[in-house]
Amino acid sequence: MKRSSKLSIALHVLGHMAVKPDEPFTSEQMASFAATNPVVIRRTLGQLREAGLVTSGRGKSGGWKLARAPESISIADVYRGLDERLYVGNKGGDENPAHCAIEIGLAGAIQGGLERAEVAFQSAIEGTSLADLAAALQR
Amino acid sequence: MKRSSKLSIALHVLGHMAVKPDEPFTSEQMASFAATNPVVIRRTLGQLREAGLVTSGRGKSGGWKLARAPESISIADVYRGLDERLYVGNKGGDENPAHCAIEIGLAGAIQGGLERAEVAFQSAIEGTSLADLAAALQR
DNA sequence: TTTCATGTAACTATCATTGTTACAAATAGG
DNA sequence: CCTATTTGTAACAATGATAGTTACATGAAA
Repeated sequence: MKRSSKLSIALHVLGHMAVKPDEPFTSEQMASFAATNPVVIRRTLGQLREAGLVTSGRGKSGGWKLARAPESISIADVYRGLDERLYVGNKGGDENPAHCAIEIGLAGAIQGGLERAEVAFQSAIEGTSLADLAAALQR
Repeated sequence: MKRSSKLSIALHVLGHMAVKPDEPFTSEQMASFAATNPVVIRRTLGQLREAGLVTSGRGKSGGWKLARAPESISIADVYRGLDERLYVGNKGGDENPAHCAIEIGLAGAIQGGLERAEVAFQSAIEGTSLADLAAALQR
Protein backbone atom coordinates (compact mmCIF):
# COMPACT_ATOMS: atom_id res chain seq x y z
CA MET A 1 0.00 0.00 0.00
CA LYS A 2 1.53 3.25 -0.96
CA ARG A 3 1.81 5.77 1.78
CA SER A 4 -1.72 6.99 1.61
CA SER A 5 -3.55 7.00 4.89
CA LYS A 6 -6.97 7.38 3.35
CA LEU A 7 -7.85 3.77 3.93
CA SER A 8 -6.91 3.87 7.60
CA ILE A 9 -8.78 7.09 8.15
CA ALA A 10 -11.84 5.86 6.34
CA LEU A 11 -12.00 2.52 8.11
CA HIS A 12 -11.47 4.12 11.45
CA VAL A 13 -14.37 6.50 11.14
CA LEU A 14 -16.57 3.92 9.47
CA GLY A 15 -15.89 1.64 12.40
CA HIS A 16 -17.25 4.29 14.71
CA MET A 17 -20.25 4.86 12.49
CA ALA A 18 -20.97 1.16 12.55
CA VAL A 19 -21.57 1.30 16.27
CA LYS A 20 -24.56 3.57 15.75
CA PRO A 21 -25.63 2.97 12.19
CA ASP A 22 -28.71 5.18 12.32
CA GLU A 23 -27.18 8.24 13.84
CA PRO A 24 -25.64 10.85 11.54
CA PHE A 25 -22.06 11.91 12.21
CA THR A 26 -20.63 15.27 11.21
CA SER A 27 -17.27 15.57 9.53
CA GLU A 28 -16.10 17.47 12.55
CA GLN A 29 -16.90 14.64 14.94
CA MET A 30 -15.18 12.18 12.70
CA ALA A 31 -12.17 14.38 12.26
CA SER A 32 -11.56 14.11 15.97
CA PHE A 33 -11.94 10.32 15.84
CA ALA A 34 -9.21 10.10 13.29
CA ALA A 35 -7.16 13.05 14.49
CA THR A 36 -7.43 14.88 11.22
CA ASN A 37 -9.29 17.66 9.48
CA PRO A 38 -13.00 17.85 8.62
CA VAL A 39 -12.22 18.58 5.01
CA VAL A 40 -10.10 15.47 4.75
CA ILE A 41 -13.04 13.50 6.07
CA ARG A 42 -15.44 15.02 3.58
CA ARG A 43 -13.09 14.33 0.72
CA THR A 44 -12.55 10.75 1.75
CA LEU A 45 -16.16 9.93 2.54
CA GLY A 46 -17.17 11.74 -0.62
CA GLN A 47 -15.45 9.02 -2.58
CA LEU A 48 -17.24 6.40 -0.58
CA ARG A 49 -20.55 8.08 -1.23
CA GLU A 50 -19.90 7.76 -4.95
CA ALA A 51 -19.17 4.11 -4.33
CA GLY A 52 -22.53 3.79 -2.60
CA LEU A 53 -21.20 2.93 0.84
CA VAL A 54 -22.31 6.02 2.73
CA THR A 55 -24.85 8.80 2.39
CA SER A 56 -24.56 12.44 3.36
CA GLY A 57 -27.00 15.21 4.16
CA ARG A 58 -26.51 18.94 4.40
CA GLY A 59 -27.77 21.52 6.81
CA LYS A 60 -29.16 21.01 10.23
CA SER A 61 -29.29 17.41 11.33
CA GLY A 62 -27.15 16.63 8.33
CA GLY A 63 -24.04 14.52 8.38
CA TRP A 64 -22.98 11.07 7.29
CA LYS A 65 -24.46 7.61 7.65
CA LEU A 66 -23.69 4.15 6.38
CA ALA A 67 -25.74 3.29 3.34
CA ARG A 68 -26.05 -0.37 4.33
CA ALA A 69 -25.81 -2.58 7.36
CA PRO A 70 -22.29 -2.69 8.83
CA GLU A 71 -22.21 -6.46 8.48
CA SER A 72 -22.59 -6.13 4.74
CA ILE A 73 -19.68 -3.73 4.20
CA SER A 74 -16.29 -5.37 4.07
CA ILE A 75 -12.93 -3.74 4.44
CA ALA A 76 -12.34 -4.75 0.85
CA ASP A 77 -15.43 -2.81 -0.25
CA VAL A 78 -13.98 0.30 1.31
CA TYR A 79 -10.58 -0.34 -0.20
CA ARG A 80 -12.09 -0.64 -3.64
CA GLY A 81 -14.39 2.32 -3.07
CA LEU A 82 -11.39 4.50 -2.42
CA ASP A 83 -9.81 3.26 -5.60
CA GLU A 84 -6.68 2.31 -3.77
CA ARG A 85 -4.10 -0.03 -5.24
CA LEU A 86 -1.18 -1.81 -3.75
CA TYR A 87 0.99 -0.17 -6.33
CA VAL A 88 0.86 3.06 -8.22
CA GLY A 89 0.93 2.46 -11.93
CA ASN A 90 4.29 3.15 -13.52
CA LYS A 91 4.04 6.85 -13.97
CA GLY A 92 5.19 6.50 -17.55
CA GLY A 93 2.64 3.83 -18.30
CA ASP A 94 1.78 5.26 -21.65
CA GLU A 95 4.43 7.88 -22.08
CA ASN A 96 7.62 5.85 -21.91
CA PRO A 97 7.71 3.99 -25.20
CA ALA A 98 10.07 1.39 -23.67
CA HIS A 99 13.18 1.86 -25.75
CA CYS A 100 14.67 -1.40 -24.73
CA ALA A 101 13.49 -4.99 -25.06
CA ILE A 102 14.39 -5.65 -21.45
CA GLU A 103 11.85 -3.16 -20.26
CA ILE A 104 9.11 -5.02 -22.05
CA GLY A 105 9.71 -8.41 -20.50
CA LEU A 106 10.38 -6.77 -17.20
CA ALA A 107 7.14 -4.85 -17.16
CA GLY A 108 5.25 -8.01 -17.93
CA ALA A 109 6.81 -10.02 -15.13
CA ILE A 110 6.36 -7.32 -12.54
CA GLN A 111 2.86 -6.52 -13.65
CA GLY A 112 1.83 -10.13 -13.39
CA GLY A 113 3.22 -10.34 -9.89
CA LEU A 114 1.40 -7.20 -8.83
CA GLU A 115 -1.88 -8.47 -10.13
CA ARG A 116 -1.56 -11.63 -8.11
CA ALA A 117 -0.60 -9.65 -5.06
CA GLU A 118 -3.64 -7.44 -5.49
CA VAL A 119 -5.95 -10.43 -5.64
CA ALA A 120 -4.35 -11.99 -2.57
CA PHE A 121 -4.69 -8.76 -0.65
CA GLN A 122 -8.31 -8.18 -1.47
CA SER A 123 -9.38 -11.69 -0.70
CA ALA A 124 -7.58 -11.54 2.61
CA ILE A 125 -9.45 -8.43 3.71
CA GLU A 126 -12.76 -9.50 2.27
CA GLY A 127 -13.56 -11.39 5.42
CA THR A 128 -13.58 -8.46 7.81
CA SER A 129 -16.63 -6.19 7.97
CA LEU A 130 -17.30 -2.84 9.56
CA ALA A 131 -19.33 -4.68 12.16
CA ASP A 132 -16.20 -6.59 13.13
CA LEU A 133 -14.35 -3.35 13.62
CA ALA A 134 -17.15 -1.87 15.66
CA ALA A 135 -17.28 -4.93 17.86
CA ALA A 136 -13.79 -4.17 19.07
CA LEU A 137 -15.07 -0.93 20.55
CA GLN A 138 -17.80 -2.46 22.61
CA ARG A 139 -15.60 -4.52 24.83
CA MET B 1 4.94 -1.39 -5.17
CA LYS B 2 5.26 2.07 -3.84
CA ARG B 3 6.34 4.64 -6.29
CA SER B 4 9.99 3.83 -6.18
CA SER B 5 11.66 3.17 -9.48
CA LYS B 6 14.73 1.56 -7.99
CA LEU B 7 13.57 -1.91 -8.87
CA SER B 8 12.95 -1.06 -12.51
CA ILE B 9 16.25 0.70 -12.83
CA ALA B 10 18.15 -2.10 -11.16
CA LEU B 11 16.57 -4.86 -13.20
CA HIS B 12 17.08 -2.97 -16.40
CA VAL B 13 20.80 -2.52 -15.93
CA LEU B 14 21.24 -5.99 -14.50
CA GLY B 15 19.56 -7.32 -17.60
CA HIS B 16 22.18 -5.63 -19.71
CA MET B 17 24.95 -6.92 -17.48
CA ALA B 18 23.60 -10.42 -17.84
CA VAL B 19 24.32 -10.35 -21.56
CA LYS B 20 28.05 -10.06 -20.88
CA PRO B 21 28.51 -11.40 -17.38
CA ASP B 22 32.29 -11.17 -17.37
CA GLU B 23 32.67 -7.65 -18.61
CA PRO B 24 32.66 -4.80 -16.08
CA PHE B 25 30.22 -1.96 -16.62
CA THR B 26 30.74 1.56 -15.33
CA SER B 27 28.01 3.46 -13.60
CA GLU B 28 28.12 5.93 -16.43
CA GLN B 29 27.38 3.29 -19.06
CA MET B 30 24.53 1.96 -17.03
CA ALA B 31 23.14 5.39 -16.37
CA SER B 32 22.62 5.76 -20.08
CA PHE B 33 20.94 2.36 -20.27
CA ALA B 34 18.41 3.43 -17.70
CA ALA B 35 18.26 7.12 -18.62
CA THR B 36 19.32 8.25 -15.21
CA ASN B 37 22.32 9.48 -13.29
CA PRO B 38 25.54 7.59 -12.45
CA VAL B 39 25.14 8.35 -8.78
CA VAL B 40 21.70 6.82 -8.76
CA ILE B 41 23.19 3.69 -10.28
CA ARG B 42 25.94 3.52 -7.70
CA ARG B 43 23.49 3.96 -4.88
CA THR B 44 21.19 1.29 -6.19
CA LEU B 45 23.83 -1.25 -7.09
CA GLY B 46 25.56 -0.51 -3.82
CA GLN B 47 22.58 -2.03 -2.05
CA LEU B 48 22.78 -5.06 -4.29
CA ARG B 49 26.46 -5.44 -3.54
CA GLU B 50 25.62 -5.66 0.13
CA ALA B 51 23.09 -8.30 -0.78
CA GLY B 52 25.81 -10.24 -2.57
CA LEU B 53 24.34 -9.97 -6.06
CA VAL B 54 26.99 -7.80 -7.69
CA THR B 55 30.60 -6.83 -7.14
CA SER B 56 32.31 -3.53 -7.79
CA GLY B 57 35.87 -2.39 -8.36
CA ARG B 58 37.38 1.06 -8.29
CA GLY B 59 39.87 2.79 -10.49
CA LYS B 60 40.89 1.91 -14.00
CA SER B 61 39.20 -1.15 -15.38
CA GLY B 62 36.91 -0.98 -12.41
CA GLY B 63 33.14 -1.11 -12.60
CA TRP B 64 30.38 -3.53 -11.80
CA LYS B 65 29.83 -7.24 -12.48
CA LEU B 66 27.29 -9.82 -11.49
CA ALA B 67 28.45 -11.89 -8.56
CA ARG B 68 26.81 -15.06 -9.84
CA ALA B 69 25.55 -16.57 -13.06
CA PRO B 70 22.55 -14.67 -14.49
CA GLU B 71 20.48 -17.84 -14.45
CA SER B 72 20.86 -18.05 -10.69
CA ILE B 73 19.65 -14.51 -9.93
CA SER B 74 15.90 -14.11 -9.90
CA ILE B 75 13.92 -10.90 -10.08
CA ALA B 76 12.78 -11.72 -6.57
CA ASP B 77 16.39 -11.81 -5.37
CA VAL B 78 16.86 -8.30 -6.64
CA TYR B 79 13.59 -7.14 -5.14
CA ARG B 80 14.60 -8.47 -1.75
CA GLY B 81 18.13 -7.17 -2.13
CA LEU B 82 16.78 -3.68 -2.56
CA ASP B 83 14.69 -4.10 0.55
CA GLU B 84 11.59 -3.09 -1.32
CA ARG B 85 8.13 -3.82 0.02
CA LEU B 86 4.73 -3.63 -1.54
CA TYR B 87 3.75 -1.32 1.24
CA VAL B 88 5.57 1.16 3.38
CA GLY B 89 5.12 0.44 7.04
CA ASN B 90 2.64 2.74 8.74
CA LYS B 91 4.87 5.65 9.48
CA GLY B 92 3.65 5.71 13.05
CA GLY B 93 4.40 2.05 13.55
CA ASP B 94 5.79 2.60 17.01
CA GLU B 95 4.88 6.19 17.62
CA ASN B 96 1.11 6.13 17.36
CA PRO B 97 0.01 4.31 20.49
CA ALA B 98 -3.32 3.48 18.83
CA HIS B 99 -5.76 5.37 21.02
CA CYS B 100 -8.71 3.47 19.79
CA ALA B 101 -9.62 -0.20 19.81
CA ILE B 102 -10.69 0.02 16.19
CA GLU B 103 -7.19 0.86 15.11
CA ILE B 104 -5.90 -2.32 16.68
CA GLY B 105 -8.18 -4.73 14.89
CA LEU B 106 -7.85 -2.72 11.75
CA ALA B 107 -4.07 -2.81 11.74
CA GLY B 108 -4.18 -6.55 12.22
CA ALA B 109 -6.54 -7.18 9.34
CA ILE B 110 -4.67 -4.95 6.94
CA GLN B 111 -1.31 -6.23 8.00
CA GLY B 112 -2.39 -9.80 7.44
CA GLY B 113 -3.60 -8.95 3.97
CA LEU B 114 -0.38 -7.21 3.12
CA GLU B 115 1.69 -10.13 4.22
CA ARG B 116 -0.25 -12.46 1.99
CA ALA B 117 0.10 -10.03 -0.88
CA GLU B 118 3.82 -9.85 -0.35
CA VAL B 119 4.15 -13.61 -0.49
CA ALA B 120 2.05 -13.81 -3.63
CA PHE B 121 4.12 -11.12 -5.29
CA GLN B 122 7.47 -12.64 -4.50
CA SER B 123 6.53 -16.10 -5.56
CA ALA B 124 5.17 -14.74 -8.82
CA ILE B 125 8.44 -13.07 -9.69
CA GLU B 126 10.64 -15.83 -8.39
CA GLY B 127 10.45 -17.62 -11.71
CA THR B 128 12.09 -14.96 -13.84
CA SER B 129 15.88 -14.67 -13.84
CA LEU B 130 18.27 -12.08 -15.17
CA ALA B 131 19.11 -14.52 -17.92
CA ASP B 132 15.48 -14.39 -19.01
CA LEU B 133 15.65 -10.62 -19.21
CA ALA B 134 18.89 -10.71 -21.16
CA ALA B 135 17.43 -13.20 -23.60
CA ALA B 136 14.91 -10.59 -24.68
CA LEU B 137 17.76 -8.43 -25.93
CA GLN B 138 19.33 -11.02 -28.16
CA ARG B 139 16.47 -11.45 -30.49
C1' DT C 1 -34.49 33.65 7.98
C1' DT C 2 -31.15 31.93 10.79
C1' DT C 3 -28.22 28.24 11.77
C1' DC C 4 -25.62 24.39 10.64
C1' DA C 5 -23.28 21.11 7.71
C1' DT C 6 -21.71 19.63 3.27
C1' DG C 7 -19.11 20.49 -1.28
C1' DT C 8 -15.23 22.28 -3.26
C1' DA C 9 -11.62 25.34 -4.78
C1' DA C 10 -7.23 27.14 -3.78
C1' DC C 11 -3.32 27.28 -1.35
C1' DT C 12 0.38 25.73 1.95
C1' DA C 13 3.09 22.29 4.38
C1' DT C 14 5.46 17.87 4.58
C1' DC C 15 7.72 14.21 3.08
C1' DA C 16 9.77 10.69 0.01
C1' DT C 17 12.18 10.06 -4.07
C1' DT C 18 15.19 11.33 -7.62
C1' DG C 19 18.63 14.10 -9.72
C1' DT C 20 22.92 16.80 -9.35
C1' DT C 21 27.36 18.54 -7.90
C1' DA C 22 31.46 17.90 -5.65
C1' DC C 23 35.17 15.58 -3.93
C1' DA C 24 37.85 11.99 -1.29
C1' DA C 25 39.63 7.32 -1.80
C1' DA C 26 41.25 3.55 -4.23
C1' DT C 27 43.18 1.03 -8.17
C1' DA C 28 45.42 -0.15 -12.65
C1' DG C 29 48.89 0.85 -15.79
C1' DG C 30 52.64 3.17 -17.55
C1' DC D 1 55.68 7.31 -8.40
C1' DC D 2 52.27 9.59 -11.21
C1' DT D 3 48.18 9.92 -13.67
C1' DA D 4 43.78 8.68 -15.35
C1' DT D 5 39.76 6.55 -14.04
C1' DT D 6 36.07 4.85 -11.28
C1' DT D 7 33.72 3.98 -7.07
C1' DG D 8 31.81 5.78 -2.48
C1' DT D 9 29.38 9.21 -0.31
C1' DA D 10 27.92 13.60 1.46
C1' DA D 11 25.19 17.51 0.68
C1' DC D 12 21.82 19.80 -1.48
C1' DA D 13 18.19 21.04 -5.08
C1' DA D 14 14.15 19.61 -7.81
C1' DT D 15 10.02 17.16 -8.26
C1' DG D 16 5.82 15.17 -7.09
C1' DA D 17 2.35 13.08 -4.11
C1' DT D 18 -0.32 13.47 -0.01
C1' DA D 19 -2.30 15.80 3.75
C1' DG D 20 -3.74 19.86 6.09
C1' DT D 21 -5.86 24.47 6.05
C1' DT D 22 -8.68 28.45 4.91
C1' DA D 23 -12.47 30.31 2.81
C1' DC D 24 -16.80 30.46 1.03
C1' DA D 25 -20.85 29.11 -1.78
C1' DT D 26 -24.74 25.83 -1.51
C1' DG D 27 -28.39 23.47 0.54
C1' DA D 28 -31.53 21.93 4.27
C1' DA D 29 -33.99 22.10 8.62
C1' DA D 30 -36.28 24.36 12.34
